[in-house]
Formats: sequence, structure tokens, C-alpha cells
Amino acid sequence: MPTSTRFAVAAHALTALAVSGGKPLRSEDLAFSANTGAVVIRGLLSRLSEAGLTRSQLGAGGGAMLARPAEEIRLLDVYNAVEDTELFSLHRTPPCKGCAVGGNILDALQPTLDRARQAMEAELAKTTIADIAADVAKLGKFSIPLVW
Amino acid sequence: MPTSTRFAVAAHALTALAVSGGKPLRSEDLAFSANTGAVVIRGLLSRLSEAGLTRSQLGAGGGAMLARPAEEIRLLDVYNAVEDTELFSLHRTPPCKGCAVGGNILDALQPTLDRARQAMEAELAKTTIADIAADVAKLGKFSIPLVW
DNA sequence: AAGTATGTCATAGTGATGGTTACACACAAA
DNA sequence: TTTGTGTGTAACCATCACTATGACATACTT
Repeated sequence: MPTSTRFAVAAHALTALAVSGGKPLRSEDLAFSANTGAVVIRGLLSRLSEAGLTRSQLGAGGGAMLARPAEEIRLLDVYNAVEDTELFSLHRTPPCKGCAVGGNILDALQPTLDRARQAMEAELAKTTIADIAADVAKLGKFSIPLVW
Repeated sequence: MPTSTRFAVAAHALTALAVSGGKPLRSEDLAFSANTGAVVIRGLLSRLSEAGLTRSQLGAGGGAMLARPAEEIRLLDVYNAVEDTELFSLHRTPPCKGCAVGGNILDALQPTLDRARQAMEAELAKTTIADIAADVAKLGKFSIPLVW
């Protein structure tokens, strides 16, 4: 499957906003840092603001900002905001209903797949954008807020 | 960041083999049950046999069989055998190295993504094909081995 | 020898993804 | 109020992985 890079790029953008310390960053700035196009970033910000994670300021001096403290934005929130598809894809065409296995395999598989998904999501819920921002600051040897 | 349908279909095929109780099943039979093409199944069986989960018998009366007891085939083994891509995709184009965030975001993100992946895999390791086969038999109200 | 089944190649259609251009709209600052 | 700035969205496109399908050489059973 073509897996989306939205999660990683969205986390990148939010981390940049957390690091900037409240100063709005333009989609163009975020795009430069993530090495992508400004429209791609705006598409992500659209989803993120709809999820209540960011808000945008129009006009000169505007840009995107975090809508709540970085400590209160979990990676799971980011994941849910920008990822569309189920973690596990099932059969493209439904299996043979009449078959002994085909008629029941999906119901038999689902509980385990649900547990696996929940386990993954539980891990993503443990880390916040503030954690990532702190790690980035540590790795880059700078302090937050960073003035550009 | 979805999986392909390979994982679900491979689990389906292995479950059918477990249910059949040692009798070889042709790729055509498995394809019928999974509602797909025989070549698709053969592609999966190729990966599964390479991973040591199945073996195939050529010629009349031949087909695919489990290479080891269903109790010793974990869903994680199936997942690893047929899935190619990383669970989490990172930036399509590497982020700006010189940026404070872009230069360090990947290293900051990786540990959490690894933990999330490991948590998911740990769940998949808890369930075996024998478990799934037993669930299918229970749901379908039949007993293993099932004579077709 | 005849029939059967696998394994692999080549081809094609499909759908999600990300890149890009264009433009209407909203806001800030002068 | 006017000008410049930045967002939000639509449209289009190239790319890529995925699945489906047809063909066929090979190997094995009967």
C-alpha cells in the first residue's frame, strides 16, 4: 500500500510550532522545513485545525499556531487527525460467504486486529508534541522557544 | 498507513489449511474461498513458503500445506512474511537538514514510532493460526479437521 | 504418457498520494 | 481605504503500490 507520510509531516509541523513559542509560522516556512510544498502543509493544517490542534491567523504577520499547549497534543491526536485508512486492510473483495472459512474468517480475525491497533494507539497516546519538541531541542542543542 | 490486503488473505489461506487437517489445498481452492485469483494466492504462498510457514506439493492431488503445526504459526509470522512496507512512513523527501526542527525531527520521532510498532507486533504474536482456526470453527459450528 | 498443479513473468487497471498552479477570500498595516 | 500578505480550496497531474489476469515452463503423480 502507498502509505501516507502525513503523520510524520504533521508531527513535524506541530513540533515546529511548539518550538517557535507562539509566534505564527507561515505554511511556506513549514513547507521549507519539511521539504515539501506549501499547499501540502495547508492541507495538513486544514485537518489539524478541524481537529482542534491548530488555528491559523490570516493576513500579514499571520500563520499557524498551536490551538492548545504542546503538552496536551498527543501523537495519537495527530495520527487520528490526518490518517484516513484503517491500520489493517481486509479482503478487497469479501471472501466466499458460503465457505466454512471464508464465511467466518473476518469475524475471527477482527478481535486480534483490534487489539493490535489499540496497542499501537496506546503507545502513540503516551507521547506529546511537547516531548518531541524537547527531544528535538536536545538533539539540536538549542532551547525552546527558538527565535528564528 | 494501512497494510495491504495480503496479510488478511494470507491469514485466511493459512486458516483454511489448518482447518483442512493436512490435506493439501490447491491455490485455486484457496482463491475461491478468498474470492480472489489463483495467481494472487500463489504469490502469497510463495512468500509464506519462503518464510517456512507452508510447503507445496506439485502434481495431481497436490496443493499447499502447513509446514509446521498451526499452533506454531503466529499472526506476527504471517505479517512479517507478506508485508513489505514500514508501518510508519516518514517524509517522502528528507526534511531540511539545516533547520532546527527538520534536522532532528526524524531522530526524535523514531523511538516512539518503534515502540508503537513493537506494541502492535507483540499483540500479533499472541495469536496463532490455530487460535483463528478454532474461532472460525466455533463461529461456523463445525469441527477440525473439516472434510471438504 | 497424460494430466495436474505450482511458480513466475508480463501486462493492465485502480486508487491513494503528494506536487503544483491558480485563485477567491480574509485580515493587517499603512 | 488601499495595499500587501497569507490562508483555504479546487483542479490537474505524475507516480507508485496493489491486485487482477493471462500465459507458460516446470515438476510431480497416477
